[in-house]
Amino acid sequence: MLSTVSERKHQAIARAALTLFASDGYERTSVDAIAAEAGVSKRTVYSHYGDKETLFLSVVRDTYEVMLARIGEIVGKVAWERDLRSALIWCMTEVTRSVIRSPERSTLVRLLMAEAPHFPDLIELLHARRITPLVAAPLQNLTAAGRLAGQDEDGRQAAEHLMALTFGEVSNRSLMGTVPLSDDEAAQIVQSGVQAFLRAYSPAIIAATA
Amino acid sequence: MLSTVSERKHQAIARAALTLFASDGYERTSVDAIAAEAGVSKRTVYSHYGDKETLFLSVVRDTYEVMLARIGEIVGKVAWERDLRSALIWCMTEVTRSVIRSPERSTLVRLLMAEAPHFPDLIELLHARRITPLVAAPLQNLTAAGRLAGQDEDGRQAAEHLMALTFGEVSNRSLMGTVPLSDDEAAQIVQSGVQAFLRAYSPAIIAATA
DNA sequence: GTCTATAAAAAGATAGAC
DNA sequence: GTCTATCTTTTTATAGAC
Repeated sequence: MLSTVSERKHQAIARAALTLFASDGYERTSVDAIAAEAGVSKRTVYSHYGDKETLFLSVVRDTYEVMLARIGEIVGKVAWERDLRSALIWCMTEVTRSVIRSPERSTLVRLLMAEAPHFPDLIELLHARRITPLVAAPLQNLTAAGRLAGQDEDGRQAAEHLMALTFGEVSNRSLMGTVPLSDDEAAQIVQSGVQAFLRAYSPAIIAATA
Repeated sequence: MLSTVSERKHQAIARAALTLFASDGYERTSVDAIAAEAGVSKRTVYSHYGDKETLFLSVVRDTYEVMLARIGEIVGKVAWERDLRSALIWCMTEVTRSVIRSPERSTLVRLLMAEAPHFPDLIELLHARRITPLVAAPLQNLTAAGRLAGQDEDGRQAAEHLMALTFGEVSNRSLMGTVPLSDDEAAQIVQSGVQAFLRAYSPAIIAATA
């Protein structure tokens, strides 16, 4: 893989760009700096990606796809048939950790929010809301099995609320990845979020309050 | 108020800066543009605020204070003694609307997140987390009165979860204010968020699951 | 305090040789 | 494809007159 020199440089530029965009933002990152970080000349950057904007969109899109794949992978590995609380805590802990642990993915979220207004393509990317369905699918199954009480058929709302109470809270507390958050703190937030989610979406409770 | 010419210009510069920073971000906004928008010369901008960074921090801080005051005002007006569900929905609807309706305040949230890594002062501002206590105070009273079942003494966690389920969800759906959200959509999100919150924090439910 | 004019630096993009 | 050198524009900040 990546046999030719050109392919290696293409990759090196992408990696350098992601690192710099993530830590400094779009405007503060110069193509000069990217070229230096990648160990190539500036002209080579332009040869490969045309212009700065195209390069930016390319690396952001790729990183986003990797993040989606990672979340899908995690959700697929959860032992849903076992204890529900443990399953949810494990799942959301892994999801938040996979984002927090990777500086690029962590700041990607912030970068997406920050630059979306200036890049229509990014708005589209986020507007698709492809994360929610990944979490909604297993919740829908749990609802069908009577182990959860979703308010809608596709489990979207339950997924949104679960994400808000866990991932959203972790994002808030770390200021979208700006302030480092220890694994313990993140775990504590996820745990209490799942606890609240289970109280809100337990079938027994829904029945009692109906 | 604002009698002297200098004071009016000072204010005009601040307003122009907020508008431009909010729509274009820090780096994309030039001092030239701010001066033009304010109807003064560039030199006047520097006379009043020293440099671009100081101007930026000044307007962000001021807007943040206004937002905090507005939220405090709303929370203070809620008729907590009446129906809890209606009170929470009214309160959170007003809070989210007061942010959504004002383009400056709406994008301020995004701007804070985007620029915080580059301005230590902003990290401090956000790290203080002064919004949560405003919401936590009445929730604490409700818990003391037995009408709500908070998990901690100061009502902080309940407040965080309530905010996550309402304000956080609205922010997500509008991509931090990037995509316009109708009042109806926002109202629907707040309503289902409050509903979930009440299921999670109802005293009867806590007792049943304890 | 306020203006016009300008300095000084940085950044995006390209020319042309190899 | 890749490099060095350069063009052009923009931006922050300041000098100096009034």
